[in-house]
Amino acid sequence: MPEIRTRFAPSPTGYLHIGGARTALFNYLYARHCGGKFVLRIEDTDRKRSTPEAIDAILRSMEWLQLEWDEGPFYQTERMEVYKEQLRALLSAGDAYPCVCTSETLDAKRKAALEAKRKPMYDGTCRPVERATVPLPEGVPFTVRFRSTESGSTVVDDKVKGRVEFDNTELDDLILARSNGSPTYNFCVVCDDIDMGITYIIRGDDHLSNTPRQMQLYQTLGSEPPVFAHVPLILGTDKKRLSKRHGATSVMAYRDMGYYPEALNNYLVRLGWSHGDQEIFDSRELVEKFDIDAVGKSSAVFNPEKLLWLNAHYLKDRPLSRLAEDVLPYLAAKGYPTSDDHPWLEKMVETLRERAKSLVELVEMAHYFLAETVEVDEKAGRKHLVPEAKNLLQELSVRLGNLADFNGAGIEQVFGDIVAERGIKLGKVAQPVRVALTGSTVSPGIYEVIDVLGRDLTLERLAAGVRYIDAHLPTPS
RNA sequence: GGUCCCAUCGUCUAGCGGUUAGGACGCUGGCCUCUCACGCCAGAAACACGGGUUCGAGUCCCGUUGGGAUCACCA
Repeated sequence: MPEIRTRFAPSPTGYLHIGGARTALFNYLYARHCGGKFVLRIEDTDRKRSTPEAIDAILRSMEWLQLEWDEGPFYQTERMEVYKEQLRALLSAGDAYPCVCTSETLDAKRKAALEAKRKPMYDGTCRPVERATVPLPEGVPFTVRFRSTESGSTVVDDKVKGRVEFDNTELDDLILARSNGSPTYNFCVVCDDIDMGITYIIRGDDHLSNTPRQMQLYQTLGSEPPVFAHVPLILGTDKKRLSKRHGATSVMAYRDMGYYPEALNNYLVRLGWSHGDQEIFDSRELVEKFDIDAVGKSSAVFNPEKLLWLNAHYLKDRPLSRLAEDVLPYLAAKGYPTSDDHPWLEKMVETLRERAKSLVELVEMAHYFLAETVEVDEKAGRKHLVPEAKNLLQELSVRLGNLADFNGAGIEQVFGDIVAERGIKLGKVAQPVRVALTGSTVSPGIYEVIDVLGRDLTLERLAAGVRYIDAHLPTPS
């Protein structure tokens, strides 16, 4: 059994999007699963649309997702000689021929065909009747076309779609080289996949219709075609192919929104693939369990909610010290001074992790731990920072001030005493304190909040709470 | 329009001729509780339609409908 070699071959015309990431993931996982190799190739033959920024973004996205490639990145623009060489061979064998039709006349014909509700196809104007070597035209621009088989059919034995048969009359003569001499996609991929020994091509099913032509190219280039696996596209809620108007689609955007690569991978792999009822897969398990056989045939709608849920799972699962590290860049992005008090950071992050579904959300929640002062939410203040609470806050302030060991247990003890002495419910004191300390009625457990805040800040904010009460006395009616 | 692909809860899916059609996200209710969240329990929610084949069809075949992809000197 020959080694399995897969590849991911994006064209650098933009950032790496969710769909591309899943294709890359599948290729990566399948190669690893089989103990094979995963190669990365950048398809940059379209110089007008390819940018170095896009290449950089794609590479960084792949790294962030931990989709490690074994070979490459190879750049098609650096392999022009290879294509030229093959092209010459094809031309001299009569398997390709020059075409002097201009893009204007081609466009016109295509438009006319579409209007007449016919399938637009190249009409073979320049195609020699017999397979023969044609001298290259001089003084006029020309493209080079592949002389495809005109009869019979081409069968794609697809690993996910099954047997798909194409009538060869449906296939027109595709352009291998543009009039400026540069080779086109369908030609380059085949040359490259042959050269790089790719045995297994996993790609979006929008490529399925290209496949028969590519198979013919393999044949005339004297190579055995690889195995094809065309995976269904990812759709937006409107069942249309996922695009920017459906929201964030770039991998980097998810990183910036505070998602974990593990979460994104886990989500993406389950879009079209399943392993019984299992939802959560760590990276080792993915390699072990992923298989093309279990990839479904129908397209899947992208569901951000489920991705968020997975992210929350990985957030909760993260070792605390790692989580504290993870949060640092997001803290910086928010403009908070990056504290080097790691134990404190861990403590803070621990109180928030169960409540946040992303790192960004966590950092947003942390505002009352990080900001100098706290702004009391009006509604919360009106409800809880009332005259009856004033004495409670003051009493608590005194006792916390006198507390010998300022820690969770000690704090809890103080609250317990007050509640017992006054015969009131914990909520009666916890809520006003919560509002005074965080500005809102929603926060982690009040003992934890106090512990994280520390004695000084706590007392300061309790005093501010008292002032708030004084300043907002109900107007006597 | 031609060609090709697809069709189980709103969404992701399990199912591979005999199941009370299972799980997950989301949603609803409850429990827990200092608020929120987590967690736990419960609930509503699906085989697109019509023909066959078969003792028996979500599962196999055909058709209809609906969705999608593709038909570039883009990849």
